[in-house]
Formats: sequence, structure tokens, C-alpha cells
Amino acid sequence: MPSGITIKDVAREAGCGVATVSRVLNDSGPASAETRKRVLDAAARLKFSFSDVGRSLQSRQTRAIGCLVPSLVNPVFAEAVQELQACALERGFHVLLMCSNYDPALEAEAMRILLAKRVDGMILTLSAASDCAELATVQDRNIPACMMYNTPVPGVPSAFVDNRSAARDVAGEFARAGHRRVGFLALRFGSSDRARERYEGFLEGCRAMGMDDPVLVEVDEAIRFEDVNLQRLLSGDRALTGLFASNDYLALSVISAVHDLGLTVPGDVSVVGFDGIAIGRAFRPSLATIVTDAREMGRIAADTVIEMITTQDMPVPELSGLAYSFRRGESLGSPRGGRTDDGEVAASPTPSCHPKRNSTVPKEQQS
Amino acid sequence: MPSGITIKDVAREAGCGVATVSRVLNDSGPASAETRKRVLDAAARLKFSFSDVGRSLQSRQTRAIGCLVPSLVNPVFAEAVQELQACALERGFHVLLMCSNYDPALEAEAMRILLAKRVDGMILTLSAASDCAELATVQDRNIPACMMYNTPVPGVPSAFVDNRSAARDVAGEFARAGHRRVGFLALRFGSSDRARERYEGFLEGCRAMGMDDPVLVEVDEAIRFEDVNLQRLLSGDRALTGLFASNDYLALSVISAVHDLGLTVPGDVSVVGFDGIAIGRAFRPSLATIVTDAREMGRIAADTVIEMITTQDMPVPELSGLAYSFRRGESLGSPRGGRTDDGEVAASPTPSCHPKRNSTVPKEQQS
DNA sequence: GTGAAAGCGCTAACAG
DNA sequence: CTGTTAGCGCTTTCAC
Repeated sequence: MPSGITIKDVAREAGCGVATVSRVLNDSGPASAETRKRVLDAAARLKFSFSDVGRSLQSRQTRAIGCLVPSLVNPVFAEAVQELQACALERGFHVLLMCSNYDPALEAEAMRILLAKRVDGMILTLSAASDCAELATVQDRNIPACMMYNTPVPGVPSAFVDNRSAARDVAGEFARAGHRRVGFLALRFGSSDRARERYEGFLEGCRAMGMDDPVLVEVDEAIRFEDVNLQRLLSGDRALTGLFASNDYLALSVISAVHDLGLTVPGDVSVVGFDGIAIGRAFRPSLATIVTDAREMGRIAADTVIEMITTQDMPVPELSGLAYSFRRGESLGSPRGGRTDDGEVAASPTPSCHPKRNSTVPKEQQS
Repeated sequence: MPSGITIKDVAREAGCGVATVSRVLNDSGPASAETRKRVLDAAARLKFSFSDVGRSLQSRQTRAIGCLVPSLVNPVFAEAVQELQACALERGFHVLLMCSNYDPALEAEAMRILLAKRVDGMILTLSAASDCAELATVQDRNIPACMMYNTPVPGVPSAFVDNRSAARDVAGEFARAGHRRVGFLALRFGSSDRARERYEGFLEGCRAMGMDDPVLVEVDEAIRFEDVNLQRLLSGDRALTGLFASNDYLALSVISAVHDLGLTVPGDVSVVGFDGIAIGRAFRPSLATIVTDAREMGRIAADTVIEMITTQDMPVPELSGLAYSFRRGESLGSPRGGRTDDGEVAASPTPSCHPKRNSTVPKEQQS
């Protein structure tokens, strides 16, 4: 029973009615200089502060924004959440955070909790927005919501990038570097529509570039790759020369795993990621990736829901896909020469540990 | 006004009183099979779910845990928060998240909001626990709280490691590798008592090992080091041969900055971090660091506050410092030979980009 | 077994 | 100007 002290106590202490206390402390109505002072004093003496619970009940709004993301361990979400939290705070909202850990069951439970908490709005990154029962409820109840990273579904805006298109670009980059047989790596392909979209775009792109269809490699847990026979994929006649990971976090893990195998990136295999997390640039080899702006995602999502919350009967806003760009990085090189059996690299030597800064492609490409 | 539908609507729909609805839906009292069914039906038909706002007002508890951390961008906090969120959820609590961005003013405001929200408990990582006015209020009101990473202050338990002791160990490691002149790097030295403690321990350690007093280098913003004249620190007669960064995130940034200068780690300068974030092991050179268990921090903090919340009049628990260990990594090598002016490294060659896995010191050292 | 009513902390009419 | 009062959605006596 925290802070037992209520507006009533202040009223009694100040020798006035509760309404007066409310008026004074909220500066929401008249009060003589004299009572004003008595109230202020009393409040200070009692260290009183309003309970948002009572307030919320009365006003029927909580000023809370529910936020559901798969994970905070992936820096892309950590950044987005941090930013949206800051934006929300600025506008007088706070954030109820839930992590689904990519688990649809947890995801559903989290949504139900958010609903029960009567959050004023929601910011969500879902595994599969299109078939989330709770999302339907959210729409039913007309609760302002905005997705993040998910491709928008009718009725729910989203801060997103065009995954398919970006993934197609990646195929182009692989092709340009001379790759023909590459793979697509996803953490939980089954429960991430982003991964699926990226795969589909990649497939399209590979075909368009006349490459083989990419091999789909699914992994269950990050960082540990004993279960995936990476070695097998990377050796033999039909060895893959490149891997497109469905996100940077995974890409970095893969590079590490490849190193553990005693192989090199991009010497033995090129790796490209997706997201553009900051650490990827400091990494050696620096990570080639699709750069997205996680903070902007967070900011846009926050601005959008708050806008929806504060303006009555707003039509569902139409957010256009955010800009993204491909960033060259040392992790993408040319495959070892096709016929050259001397084991040496053609266009890209084993990377030095401290080469110059990687360059960035102009950031204007709109999706 | 989300979910306009309330218990009253259900009662009307079911043709009974609200008390009955409450009893049935909460399974908290008797009800004939017949009314039970009517209520259940009505609730389903209306897609009713209780409002936690009303509930909280009535029960005087919110089942919310306020969580305040400096930043989510530092993976060490992201991990801790994710874990504590999961723990909380398991026990029926949810998390209100605030990031202070290492700003004492924001920190204070965040605490005030958490207080107003009437969270049942708090998990905090503060800049300076010892002089946080709001923390005093928390104690006044007897609100269960547990700190994370902060050294405990009287009356508030904390999930922490002994920063001083760990930092002393780091000095030992530098000494063992043959360093004499090293520096300590902190992001916001002035607003992080952790950084200060680590510095103090490091200073002690350096003295104990007969090294020079470490040079204190303060930086204001992560990742960008134009402001710090790293170059100057690393060249000349009195060049530093090693840098101890107050956290891994900073350490990685420094390594990157050093590379940008065209220098190598540990060839030109050794770097040691603090925290043991996962990415540090995959990094090349792998990061030598003090390994702490961020998830355990989160778990312990969550368990502690929840324990305090659920058990009445509990004495303030005495948490002992968590285990930590030093992890060898490629980023710590021997300094270039003192007199050797040929520019080549003595004990540690320029690191290969894909050496074998770094070993870990036994993890038992208790603080 | 069931319903009426009080009250949680607060704000917003509405009287005085 | 200021106090009284009626809810906001819910649980919990307490009669019936």
C-alpha cells in the first residue's frame, strides 16, 4: 500500500475540501492566495503526490503506451525502444515493456496484459501481424496502435522498411561481387514474418540476377551453431560462397562461428546482414548490411501512436516505408575464383585487422 | 476510452449483479452452475476483460515494477532488463521502463513518475545512489526497491559486483602483461558511481603493482572520440600502453577508434573492458574484460523486489556481491618492448583475424 | 447463492 | 472562491 497518503489527507491538513486541493495542485481552478498557500504547505509537509491510479480511473486514460518487441538483446530493438521511450516521456507518456522472445504464445499473453492494463496505445513488433487474434481485439476496441518493423496490415500503421526490396538489393550486391550460390540464414523463420519477407525478396533477387536459388538455413538459437552444419554448407563442390543473415545480430554470430571453424570472412564465405546496428561497423571484418534507422523507427512509432491517442477519430495514418541503404563492408567479398584451386582469394585478400573505414552508399534509396 | 465495456455491462447482459460477475470470473466465490454459465457467456459475448485500473485502485497495488536504467543501448542493461522483465512476467508483474540516459535530472523525473504511478516496487541503476533525493522518498514510503550494478547503500539491497575489487584485478592483469603506464577511460565519470569505483580500485591496484598512477580520461559521448586526443595519449615518450575502459561498450568503441587512427590493438595499445557483453568474444581482437552476469543481475533484482513486495515487513535482504571473473582476450597483450625502437611488438604479434577461441578464467572468484 | 452498497483516489459538476 | 457529491471499474463485506 504505497504512499498511503491521499488527497483527503491533504484536504484535512489544509482544512479545506478535496476539490480545492485538486484545483490548487493541478492549477485547474480558482483559489485565494491564502488557501492556495495552505494547500501547498500541507502537500509539501505530507510529501503528497497524486496517484495516477485514481486519476486514470477518473479520466479513463492511463497515459501508458504498451510496447511489445521480440527481444532487447538484439540492439536494433534496444535502440528503438530506448528512443520511443524518450519520445513518449517527452509527451507525458510512459512505456510498459514486454518481450515476446519470438514466442507467439508469450506474444499473445503480453497483448492481453497490455489490454487489461488499459494502455492508451500500443507499439508492436509481432511475429505475424496478419494472424494475431489480439491485434484484432486492439482494432475492435479502437486502441491506437502502430507497428514497428512489421509490414503494415490494413488498419494498423507501421514504421517499417520494405524488406523484400531491400533483400532484393542484397542479392544484387552478392551478384555484383561474383557470387552464384548463397544461403539465407534465419533464426526463427517460422515465427518472423520479417525473416520470411527478406527471404522472399532475396529469392526474387537471386533469380533476377541469374544466381541459384538461395539455400534456406534455419537456426533455433542464436550464437550457438553446433546444430547447423555450417561446415558442410561451406565445403565441397556445391559450397555456398555467401550467406545473407536475416539480421545483423545473427550475421555477427555467424561470422564468429565461421571463425571458430577456422575459416575466414569473406575469404571462405561472405556474410551480409540486415539492420545496420552500430557495432557492425566496428567489427572486423566490418559488416556489410542493409542499414535501417532503428531510432527513427522508434520515434515514428511513438509519434504516430501519440498522435492517434491525442487526436480524436483520426483516420489510420499512411506511413510510407522508411529509407534504407546498403552499406559496403569487408564481410562481403568476391568468392574464391571458380576454377582457381590454389586456395587463394581472387579479389579480396584475407582481411587485415585494421583497415580503413568502410564507405557508405548514399542514404536516399526510398523503399 | 478503451474497452468501454465494464463489469456492469456483463452483469446486465447476464441478468445478475456485478458481485456475481466478479465471483464467477475470478472464481472467488460461490455461484450456481446456471448463473455461472450465463455470466461466462455474457463475458465472452462482450469480449469482456477486467480493467486493471479499477482493480489497482481497489487492491491498492498495481503489480507494476518500475525499472530505471541509464541506457538500453549498452547491451549489459538490455540483457538485464530483458531478463528481469521475463522474471516479473512469470510472477504476474510487469515492467514500467525508464531510461535516464545518465542524466541525473531525467533520473529524478523518472523516479517521480514511477512514484506517481504507484508501482509496487522498483529496480534501479542510479548515477549516484547515495545522494538521490527520490530514493530517500522511496525508502520513506517503504516501497520495495532493489538496485542493479550500484553498490548497495544502507536500506536498499542491490544486485552488484564489487567494482573496486574487480578493477584491482584488472590492474594486476595489466601488470602481469608488463604494462606500467595505463589509462582509465570513462564515459560520464561525474555521473556514474560505478565508473568512479572502478577507477578507484584500478588506482589502488596499479599502485599495489608498482605501476604509475593511471591517467584518467573522460569522454562525453560514446563512439566518437574526436574530442579525446587519443593520438596524443598513445604516442611520445610517455605514451600509455594500455587502457581500461569503464565498460565493454566503451571499450569496443575505443578499439574501433584506435583502428581508425591506423593503430592496432594490442600492438599499439592494450584495451580491457568491464561487463563481459557477449559481442566482446566475437570481436577481433576479442575483448579482455571482467565478466559479469547481466541476466543474473536482472533475475536477482527481480526476485528480490518481488520477494519484498509479496512478503510483509521483510527485513532488507543482504545480497552479497555477485561472482565475476577476468576473461583473457586478445585485446590485452604485452606492451612493445621498452627499449626496442624497431617498432615491432615483443610478446604479442599483430593479431590474426581468426585465432582460436579465447580462454576463460575459472568463474568462482567471489567479491 | 446472490445482490446492494461502500469505498479505493481522483476530477468535474454543481451548489452555495 | 469553495465545499459537497457523484461517479470512474472493481472487490468485498453484509444482508437477504
